[in-house]
Amino acid sequence: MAHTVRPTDHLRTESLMEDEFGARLAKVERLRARGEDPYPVRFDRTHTLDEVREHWDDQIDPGASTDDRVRIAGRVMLKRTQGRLVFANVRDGSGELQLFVSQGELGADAFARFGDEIDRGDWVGVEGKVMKTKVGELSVNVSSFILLAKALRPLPEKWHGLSDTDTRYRQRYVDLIANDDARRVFDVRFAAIDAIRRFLADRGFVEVETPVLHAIPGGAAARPFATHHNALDVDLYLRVAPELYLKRLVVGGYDKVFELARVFRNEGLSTRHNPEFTMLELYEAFADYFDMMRLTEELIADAARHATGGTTVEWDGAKIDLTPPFERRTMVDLVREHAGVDVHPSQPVEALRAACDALNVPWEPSWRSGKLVLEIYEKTTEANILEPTFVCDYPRDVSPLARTHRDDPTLTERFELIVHGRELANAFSELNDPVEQLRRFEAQASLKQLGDEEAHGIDVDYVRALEFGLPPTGGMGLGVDRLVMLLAGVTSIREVILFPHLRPEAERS
RNA sequence: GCGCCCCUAGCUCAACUGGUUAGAGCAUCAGACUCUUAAUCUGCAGGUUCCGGGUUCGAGUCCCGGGGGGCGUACCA
Repeated sequence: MAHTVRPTDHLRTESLMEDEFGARLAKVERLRARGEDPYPVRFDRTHTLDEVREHWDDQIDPGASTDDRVRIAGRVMLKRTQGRLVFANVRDGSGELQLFVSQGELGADAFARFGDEIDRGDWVGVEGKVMKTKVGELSVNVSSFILLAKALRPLPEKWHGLSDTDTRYRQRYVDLIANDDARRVFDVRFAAIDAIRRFLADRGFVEVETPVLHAIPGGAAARPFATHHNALDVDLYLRVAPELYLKRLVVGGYDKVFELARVFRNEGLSTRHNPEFTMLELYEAFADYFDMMRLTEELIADAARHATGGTTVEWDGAKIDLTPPFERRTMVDLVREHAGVDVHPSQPVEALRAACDALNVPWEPSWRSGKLVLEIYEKTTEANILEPTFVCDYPRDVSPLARTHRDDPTLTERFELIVHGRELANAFSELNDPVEQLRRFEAQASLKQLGDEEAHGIDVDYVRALEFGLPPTGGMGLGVDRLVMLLAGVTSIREVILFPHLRPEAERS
């Protein structure tokens, strides 16, 4: 790869070649001709840019200089030339700082090289004394500099940034350089995830890793991505949920486990769906779904505080209060309130079909009572739940992994957390009776035979694990991307995923 | 999958109902300027108007097909 003068690049246009790209490439060659390396191997810095600011900002008067020398490095974000003086703003991972570059300090030769050869976008390392300009801007008075990496492509417009969504998602690196808000959103994401890890570690949870390649996709009703293992000659599936493996670990004696799991679902894309997304799943032995409610609301509030500084967020034009406790309502109550009908999975199928017809909710002949109730809830009620609400007690026949409700055999001890009409989390008192679990799997399998592609298959090893005894256990799954959307105040999941799924970029020869 | 909308210079945007040679700012390039903050000023250059067809005396603009994207919808425990 030595001395690739004109890198193959189908995105580059002739004009760019002649203008920015070519001009910058020429500068690289100029450096090489002088025996300098335009891509040196390393640079010793004494401070990050924020460390310089923290240490010196309130120590220097405007127009004054110190004798303190620092070596700093960063990307040139702006450059303002003023005769024999150049102001440049550089940025590193910690922050931004101004470079004060004068011919007097640098000497005529080096000063001319800085002006000619350092472009906006380049990485530079500099050494100099910490000072403040007459108007009080903390700066480093550059006495020597070195190009650390040449940027051949120009940065987007300095004021308007980059707004083309296609480019922002495909070339996220440019988005992150050019758009402060993109960085802010991902800072929220990383802070929230960090908070979740600490929160759970503080409560004795162990972070574990379970397989991504599954022989039997289970734990959620979703279409999987299929793949193939050549050496074993078996079909495998990317996981749609880590649930069944995590509960195997509880059987094995890890009584508080969690996984921040990338999961994959082969379904449509939307502002709330990406084919791969991040799910937090946790399991706690000896707990039930009421314990999961307390844990979930505290975990979300804690993540909100760490990522945003508070527990109220503004999202899609609404103020949302994430301060615990969240409301707890049953599904049938909420349907009564929003749709004005009394439905319950104990009612006969015919009555529930009539209720569907009255509410204009389409139904299918194969649906049983529980599915009909769920459908009525989803079509009439869910989108209207605005305040954070635990929607409790889902029908049994749509919840194959949840324990039957202690007071009602047609329901399960399951809740979903709904915020502003969107599902954030799903949890239950886990079904730990192996005989009943097998019956539920068999019911799912018959649905699958009737053509329901999302129904569970029978995972006999999972049943075997239950036969060794799963203690009473509460489990919860939370859509991390959706939580981040809420905390960051963005309405598209693509804004919170660094590299969201897009169609492959067209090749052009 | 379906519906609506969008795609113009490296970036951000213009171009009346179809009418000269598609404009501007930033960036680049050449020049002036030693305290700027999106620095300022002067000048040059920069275009396959996403791609391919069609209608027309004439297409960035209208029509057809394709590509990419956005939003909505469907699917999605």
